[in-house]
Amino acid sequence: MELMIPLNTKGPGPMYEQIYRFIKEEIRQGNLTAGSRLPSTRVLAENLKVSRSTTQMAYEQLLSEGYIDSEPCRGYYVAQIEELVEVKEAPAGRFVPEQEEKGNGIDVDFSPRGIDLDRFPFQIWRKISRNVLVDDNRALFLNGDPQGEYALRQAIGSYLHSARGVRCRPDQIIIGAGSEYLLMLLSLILGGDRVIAMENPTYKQAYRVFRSQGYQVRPVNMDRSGIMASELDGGMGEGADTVYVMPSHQYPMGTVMSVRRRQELLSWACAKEGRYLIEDDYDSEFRYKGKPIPALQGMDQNGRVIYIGTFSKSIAPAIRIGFLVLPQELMMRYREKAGFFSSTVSRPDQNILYQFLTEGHYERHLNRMRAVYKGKHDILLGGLRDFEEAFSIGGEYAGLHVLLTDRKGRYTEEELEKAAGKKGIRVYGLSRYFIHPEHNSYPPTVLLGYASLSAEEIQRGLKGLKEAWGIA
Amino acid sequence: MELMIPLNTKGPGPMYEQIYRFIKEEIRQGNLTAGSRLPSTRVLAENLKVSRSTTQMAYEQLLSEGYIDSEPCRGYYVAQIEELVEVKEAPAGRFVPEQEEKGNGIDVDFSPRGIDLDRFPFQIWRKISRNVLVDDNRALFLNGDPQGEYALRQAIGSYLHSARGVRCRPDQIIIGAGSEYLLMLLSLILGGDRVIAMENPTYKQAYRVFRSQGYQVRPVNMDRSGIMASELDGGMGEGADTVYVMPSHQYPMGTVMSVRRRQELLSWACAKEGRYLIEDDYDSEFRYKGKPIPALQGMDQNGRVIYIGTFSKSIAPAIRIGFLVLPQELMMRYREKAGFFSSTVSRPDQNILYQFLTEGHYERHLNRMRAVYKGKHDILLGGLRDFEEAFSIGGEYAGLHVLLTDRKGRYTEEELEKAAGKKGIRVYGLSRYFIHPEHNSYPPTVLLGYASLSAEEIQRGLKGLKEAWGIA
DNA sequence: GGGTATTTGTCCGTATGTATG
DNA sequence: TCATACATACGGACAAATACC
Repeated sequence: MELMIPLNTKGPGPMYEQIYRFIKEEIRQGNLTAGSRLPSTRVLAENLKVSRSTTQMAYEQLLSEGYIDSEPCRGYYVAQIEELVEVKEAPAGRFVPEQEEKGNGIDVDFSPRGIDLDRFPFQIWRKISRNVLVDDNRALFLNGDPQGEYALRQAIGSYLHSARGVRCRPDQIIIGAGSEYLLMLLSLILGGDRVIAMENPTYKQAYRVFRSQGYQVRPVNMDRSGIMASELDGGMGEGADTVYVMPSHQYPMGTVMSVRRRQELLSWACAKEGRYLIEDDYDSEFRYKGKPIPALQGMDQNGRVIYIGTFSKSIAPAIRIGFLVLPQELMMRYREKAGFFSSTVSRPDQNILYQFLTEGHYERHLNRMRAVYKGKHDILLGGLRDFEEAFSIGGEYAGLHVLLTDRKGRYTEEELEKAAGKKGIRVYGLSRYFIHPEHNSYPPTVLLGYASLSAEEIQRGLKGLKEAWGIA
Repeated sequence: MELMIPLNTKGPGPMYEQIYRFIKEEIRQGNLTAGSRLPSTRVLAENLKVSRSTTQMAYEQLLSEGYIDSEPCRGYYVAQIEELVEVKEAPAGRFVPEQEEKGNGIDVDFSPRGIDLDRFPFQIWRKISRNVLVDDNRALFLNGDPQGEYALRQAIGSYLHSARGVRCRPDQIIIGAGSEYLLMLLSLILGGDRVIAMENPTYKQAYRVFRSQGYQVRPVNMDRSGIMASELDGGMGEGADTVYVMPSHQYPMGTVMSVRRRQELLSWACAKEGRYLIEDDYDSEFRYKGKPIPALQGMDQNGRVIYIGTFSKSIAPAIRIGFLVLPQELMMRYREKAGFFSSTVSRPDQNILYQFLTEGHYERHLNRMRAVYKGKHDILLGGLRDFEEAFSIGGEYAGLHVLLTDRKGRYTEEELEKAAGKKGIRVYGLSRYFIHPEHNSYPPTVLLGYASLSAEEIQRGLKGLKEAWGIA
């Protein structure tokens, strides 16, 4: 494939943009068909007598707009724009997990819980896992530290420090099998009959855990800056002694809690003995706009913040590894009340993760995924421009989903879901995230998760939604 | 390395200077160690949402002051600044688990919790684990069934049926990370303010879990046939509605519960609504004498028995996989109260175990280990013949430890432990397994576990004990 | 068929031009 | 004129996939 691209050093726009425009048109007009390979950046640069980074910038632009796909070490390929539904073949042979297929004629599922596993570094994971199991390290199969392997806690601690501004020593960290288990454990540690204030709507699994542990829960309203801290004294949250929040990207609202609100929360927590803030940082890795705000835990000077995180979003939900960072004060309570619990994460798994972290694979993977999700995010947001007259868009600054709110109230939430469903598109009504769905006073709103979808699927989904909701 | 730098557009000084100051401090305080790589200018710029030249200016400043070195095409690295800060040594080479060595001059440790890993089929485990991870089975990294993979539950169910006489369908099985977690989950399911009768002495971890969940615990005495079922009505166990027992090999007493006693328990359970028996079958795989007695669960016609088992003894404690078998009646309660909990066992791990079971490796391994433990058991029992005049032997029909009781009361338990300790031998006094150690009315008794010891170690240990306790 | 050379996307530091006070 | 911030363009180093011997 030799491309004849007219380049003008002083032409309209910079060189990389000329290249980008040219190729984009070629694809749109069908001169470059889906699946065909573009010249490599080097070859093209050579032909055009420009630097490689020039061609590269052009390709990156095309990539982020979904016109082409990149396959590392192989080449760039023209993407399948507008294309019929490809049949997803079942994972054959080995163990076949069930209920994996999309049922009910759903073609595009905008699930806010999905993640993209296409770029998961299976190779590396496999290699590490093999290495961990070699040199028959017997100790690896004996009982380990109940808090989790010390070295792993060290690695997590240093990551949290640099990436999230969390300040802790490894012995404040407790490794456990997933956030639900960790919240359960935390309930044991906090003990007693706590009254927990939660954002409303919120992450329902957390709500269920607290309820199952006999805690009272007070739903507290949110505004654009996050939870209404004022309601903790003399409002909906009256009487609460603990607050569960997701400051970096609230689920499901997508709100990023303002710095001011964070400080209000912290001073609330310090005002009375025994108050705690639980910071669930499930989603902090992905951000698209605005400056990063360090974790609440890092702003806290008085040991009132309990930090909880997992690798479910950033690596994979199935690896089931999360961690709790307890303030020093609670460590004694932990040792007393739950220190005897054996770790819930297998030791070989902890070691695999340890290697993954310390050898820099995690960082590389995060960088890659950030780029991937940014790309999908941009495609989605781009496509949603057509919706803007009828719908307002929310939560788009971070995370892996956005919210669409019916501006004119033409449809109810249920109608939005149903109409989409008839076109084979699945969207998720906001009501289901309310502690008491009947108290949902928001205008009709649905969630659109895009992490697990390809660029084509996103575009196909948006097209379906347009038809479903009658958008020109 | 991703850095969380608090940036303020209107803050003190220009942005590049804020970045420069922050990194300088991180280096000075040793949070960034010499030789570690800084994020590239591109990545940092992306994270902080500033232009690349801004980060570059910060780096140039650091460079000119000697805090960092630049390596073209590779990155910026923290320079070796004045050795004021102690060098945090990176965990070198492989991951080395700590505190693995036996401390305190202990030569032979008769730990009743040990197992023999020398024969663990590392090769096979590694091979399976590699196979599970190949053909990049993406589904394996997505969320799985909260109860655990169906196929694994099938395999466990069929093993339990044939080996233990347990009758259940796969959907009554819940996979979880270790017995402590499962007991915690079970407490959630049973709910309320239960009163639990436990054998005394008992498995203390279980006791702690029940206590931590707010249950009342009633210690019930045992005789040679097991727990005194009669005491459940009008004795120590009065008022209990749940009984936790280890019929196949009680820990720590080693008692095998008689069939008659089992039937008494079952009829107690049936006598009143809401009563349950929890059968912990942690140890059932190893038996040296007498006919195998099927699990309580198998004798139960009325769905009163909750069965709990793990692979900690039979495979390895660190793999952290156990299971709960619930009676049909409780499954509804499970779904309602805890059905939303994600599984605590990673999906790849579940699949590895699945292969291990269904390909017959587990059975082969069990057979091998039975022979191995039988051998050690016989060596120990043989050596203990010399002790018979002074000590009576108990619990030797099953499991991986035996009990030695001082016939003549020449020593207290503590003296036995200490005298042994002086010879470099570690034995475990019975008192520590009592819910209230001061209520221990048994004659001085110690536990001798032999699973993790070699034949030579056992013999060396026995020789030491003879000297320590003055046995001819 | 197993080692080696080549190709390729991706990462990187660097250099220079431009806009705005 | 200078400090700050941003945009464009350059070419080297690297690991993984592929092609070749």
